[in-house]
Amino acid sequence: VMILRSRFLDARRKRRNFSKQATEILNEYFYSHLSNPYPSEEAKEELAKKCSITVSQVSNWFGNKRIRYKKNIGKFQEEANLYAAKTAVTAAHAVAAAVQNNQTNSP
Amino acid sequence: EDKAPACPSEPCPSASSTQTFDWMKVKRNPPKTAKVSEYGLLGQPNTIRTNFTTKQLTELEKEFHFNKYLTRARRVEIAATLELNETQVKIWFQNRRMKQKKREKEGLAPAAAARSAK
DNA sequence: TGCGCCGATCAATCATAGAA
DNA sequence: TTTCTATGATTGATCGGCGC
Repeated sequence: VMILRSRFLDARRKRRNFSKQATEILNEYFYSHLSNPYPSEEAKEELAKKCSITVSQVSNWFGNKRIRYKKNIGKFQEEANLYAAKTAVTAAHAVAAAVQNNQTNSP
Repeated sequence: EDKAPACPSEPCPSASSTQTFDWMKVKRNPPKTAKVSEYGLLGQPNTIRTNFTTKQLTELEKEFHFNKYLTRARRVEIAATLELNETQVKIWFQNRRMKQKKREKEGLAPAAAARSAK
């Protein structure tokens, strides 16, 4: 099955991991909003700026994070506890900042 | 916005410190790209992602550069030529347009950022 | 009531970076 | 160096909402 998987040497070849600080910021947001880790467009732009990455990369990160998290919650338990404690203090800030981003939540 | 206590549908059976929220339970229905035949009875239809061939992608790409939007007639024609469902062709164009928009956005942002950063 | 589109997201997979 | 795992990106397809 040689298959033409070659796929034009996708751009994803030369992948770069995000900086430790960036990952730290993204994880803090993710775990401090674990009940609904879906940042608004505005929040994504803010995160992108803070992390020095693009909005698309922020979207990709949350997309991957959500899927992988729910795929194996246990594997992220330790990480979850770590950030839960770390962000507990800043939780108030996050909520306050999120207030301006009224999302749509209907069962 | 997300700290409402009454939102979670369930308390979570055995979580050491975090609970299971609704977004963690979300499940997408399998693709309807199924072709009932081929498998007669069971044998899972096409519950998997279709892998377009290079030829199909090349043709779709060529058509896209000609027209960003498809007419019903053109869609039928292309679907037949490439042996794809009309829906698959429709979806491909839809995704392709979004990809295009994304590229334009990503393509201008750096320029603006570089300009302001200078 | 139905269809196509948009924007966001899912989910599976690709290919690489990094740990072991 | 080789093997296995973590992770960013890609993409066919789904979901909810909107307009016609």
